[in-house]
Amino acid sequence: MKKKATIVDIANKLGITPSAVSKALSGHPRISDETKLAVIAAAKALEYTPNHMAMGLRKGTSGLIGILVPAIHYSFFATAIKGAEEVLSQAGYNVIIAQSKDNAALERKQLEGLVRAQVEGIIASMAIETKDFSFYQELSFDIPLVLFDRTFEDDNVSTVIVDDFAGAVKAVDHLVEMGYSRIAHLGGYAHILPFGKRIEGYKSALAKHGLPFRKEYLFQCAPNKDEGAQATERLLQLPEPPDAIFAASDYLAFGAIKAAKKQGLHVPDDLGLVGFSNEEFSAQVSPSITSVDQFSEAMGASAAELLVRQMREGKGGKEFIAQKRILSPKLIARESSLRKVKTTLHTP
Amino acid sequence: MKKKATIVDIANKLGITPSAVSKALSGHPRISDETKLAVIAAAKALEYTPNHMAMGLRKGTSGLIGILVPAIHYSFFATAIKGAEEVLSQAGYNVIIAQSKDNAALERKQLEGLVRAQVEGIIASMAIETKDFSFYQELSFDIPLVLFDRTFEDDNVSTVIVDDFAGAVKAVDHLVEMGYSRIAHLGGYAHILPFGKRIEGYKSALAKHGLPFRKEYLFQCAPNKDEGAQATERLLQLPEPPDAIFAASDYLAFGAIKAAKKQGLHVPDDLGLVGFSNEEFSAQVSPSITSVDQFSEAMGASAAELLVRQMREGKGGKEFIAQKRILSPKLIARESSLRKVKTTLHTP
DNA sequence: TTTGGTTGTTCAAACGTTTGAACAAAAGTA
DNA sequence: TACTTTTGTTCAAACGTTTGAACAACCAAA
Repeated sequence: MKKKATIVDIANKLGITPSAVSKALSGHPRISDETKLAVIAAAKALEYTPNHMAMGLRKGTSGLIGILVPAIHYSFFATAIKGAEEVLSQAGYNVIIAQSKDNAALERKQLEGLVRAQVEGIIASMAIETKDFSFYQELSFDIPLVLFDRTFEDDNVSTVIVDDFAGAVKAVDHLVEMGYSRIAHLGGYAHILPFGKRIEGYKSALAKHGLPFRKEYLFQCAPNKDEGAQATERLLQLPEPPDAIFAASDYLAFGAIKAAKKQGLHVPDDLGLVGFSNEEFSAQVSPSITSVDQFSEAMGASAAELLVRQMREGKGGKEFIAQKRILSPKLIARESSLRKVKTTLHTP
Repeated sequence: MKKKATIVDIANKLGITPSAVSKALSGHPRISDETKLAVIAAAKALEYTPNHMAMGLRKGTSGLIGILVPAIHYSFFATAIKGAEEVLSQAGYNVIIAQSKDNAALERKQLEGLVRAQVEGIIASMAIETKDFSFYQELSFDIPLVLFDRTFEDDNVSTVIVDDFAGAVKAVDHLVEMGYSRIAHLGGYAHILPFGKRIEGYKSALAKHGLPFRKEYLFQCAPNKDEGAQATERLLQLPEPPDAIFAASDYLAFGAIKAAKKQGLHVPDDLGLVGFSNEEFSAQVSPSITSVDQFSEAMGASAAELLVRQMREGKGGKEFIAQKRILSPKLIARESSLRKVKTTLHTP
C-alpha cells in the first residue's frame, strides 16, 4: 500500500511548481503545450490520481449525489436507482445510497448522514410512515432536492411522479370495461401523495361510470402481501362483496389473489384484479397481474436529470424554480382482469 | 442557501481558537467540561455540520465504501447491497454504488471512478465478461477489497461465496431423488468461479449417482431468460433429450420453462427443473421454481463485515490476511421439480 | 527607445479540519 | 519559597488542490 502520488510529486519531478501542474492538468490556456504533455506523461508514470477530497475542499464540491429510498431491494426502487445511477455517473457524479426502511426516524438519520457526507444533491422517495415533511422542506433550502414517486405537495420542491390520478382512472376504466361493477380499492396511506391521488382517481372514475362510492370498499394498508390478503378477506366477508379490486400496489394485489384463492374464488372470473407499479413478478405469477406501469427506470433517470439541471442553475447564483414532472402511466392488461364472459349488468 | 457554519465561526462566537473547538468536539481530555458544553451549544445554535472533505483531507479518510455489481436491479444484487448497506452504515460508512452492466470496460471505468472518489474499501461482484483479473489484483494492493459471489481464484483477495459445488450437488441429488435421470445443465461461463464450481458439482453428482456425463447436455450461457430458452430448445431437439435441467440461474430456469411449455411439455412431469439463486419471482411464477438459495442478504452483510475488519487490521500497519467465507446454500423445493410419479428407471 | 501586449510561469492564500508542540496559569509537593 | 506537575488553551503546520494576482521574458508596434 504505497502512498499515492500528488501534484507536488509531479512538480518536483519536472522541476516546476504544483500550481503549474494543476493548471496543466486542467488545460489552462496559459500553460505551454510542452509542459502540458510533460505533466500528463509524468502523471501517468507516477500513477497519479487526483485527490477528490482536496479538490472538493478547495472547490466546495464533492461530486456526490445521495439517493434515499425506503428499501433498495424492492424492484421498483432498485430499477429507479439504476436509471438514476446511469444518468448521474454519466454526468460525472458518484451515487451514495441510503435506505429508510419506511421508518421516519431512520429516514431522518440517513438524510443527515447524506448531508454530512457533503452530497451536492439528493434524490429521495419518502418513507411511508413520514407525515412531517418539514425536514425535507428545510433540506430543500440547503441542498438541491428532487423527490420521486412518494412525494408531498409543496411548490418549492421538485418532483417526478407518475400521473397517479390518471393511472387509477385507467385501472377502473379497464375493470368497468371488463364488466366489473362492484369495484373496491386497496389503497396506500392517503397522506403520501401518489396513494392519495390514486384514491381520488378511483373515486372520480367510479363517479364517471355512475358507480356509487362505498366507504366499506376502501381500505388503507401498507403496500405488502399480508395486508393485501387481510383486507381482501374482510372485503369478501361483506354482505355485498366486491367483484373486482383495484390495488394501489402489486404486492397488495398479489395478497388479494392469495386470499381469493383461499376462499375458493376464481381470478378473474369471480374477482377481477388490477395492481399498480408493474413489479417484475407481476408478469410471472399465475394468474399474471394486470398492472399500471409507472416506468420506474425512466422515473429515476428523469429525477436525476432534473437534479443535475437544478444544480447547474443553482450554481449560476439565480434561484432555480422547482419543477414538477409527470409521467403518463400505462395499463398493462394481464390474466387477473381479462375475463371471457363480461357481465355488464350494473348492480347499483 | 446560506453558507455553512464552520469550526471557526464557533470559535469566533465563543472567543476561543478553532483548535480548541475541534478538540472540544472530539472530546479531547484536556478541554474543560465548561468549554465543551459551550461549544456543543454554539454548534447546535449555528447548525454546524462538520465538513467531511476537510476532515477527510486532514485525516486521510473518506468514510466511503464502494460497491460494484453487474446490475443493481437484479434482485440478488439488490438484496446483497441491502445487506451490505446496513452493516456499513452501522459502522459509520457511506456507500457508493456503481454498476458494470456485465461489461468489462465499464467495470474498469467504474472501479477507477470509485478509486477517484477516494473510497476506503471496495465490495464487488465481477462482470460476467471479465476474464482478465489483473485489475482487481492490482487494486487489492491499494485498497481493501472483498469479492462476493462472482469471484476468481486468488489467495490474496478476500471472498464471500456460497458453496456452489455443494449447491449443485444438492440440486442434482434432488432431481435424482425425484426420479429424473437424464439431467442437463445450463451453466454460466465457467471462468467465473461460482459457475465453474456449479459445473464441477454437477459432474461430480452425476458420477456419484452413476449417471453418465454427456457433453451435449452442458451449455454455457449468459444468465438470462432468452439464453435459457434458446439452450433448452436445442436440448429438446437432441435425439435423446434430457428429462430434467439443472440451471445455474433462476433466469435460465425460467427461460427453460417457457421453452418447455412452448414445446407442449409439462413441467415437472415431462421435464424437471431446478434453478439457482432463489430470485423473488421464483416462488411466484407458475410452476414455481425449485431453487438453490444463496442467502443474498447474508452474503452482502458478510462481505461488509469482512471488509470492515480488513480495513481495521490494515490500519494497524500489519498486513491483513485474505479470508474466504463460504456460506452453505439451501435447496428450496417447489413445483418445478416435485412430480407425483417418480420414474426410477435409470437409463444409462 | 519607450510603451504595450503576449506568453508561460511562480506566488501566496485559501478551503475546514486535526494534532503535536508550546505555553501560561493554576495547583500540588517538598 | 522554589520547584514540579497538571490543566486548559493557543500556535503553527499540515492534508492536496485551485486560482487570481504578480512577475519576468519576450515580441511587436510606434
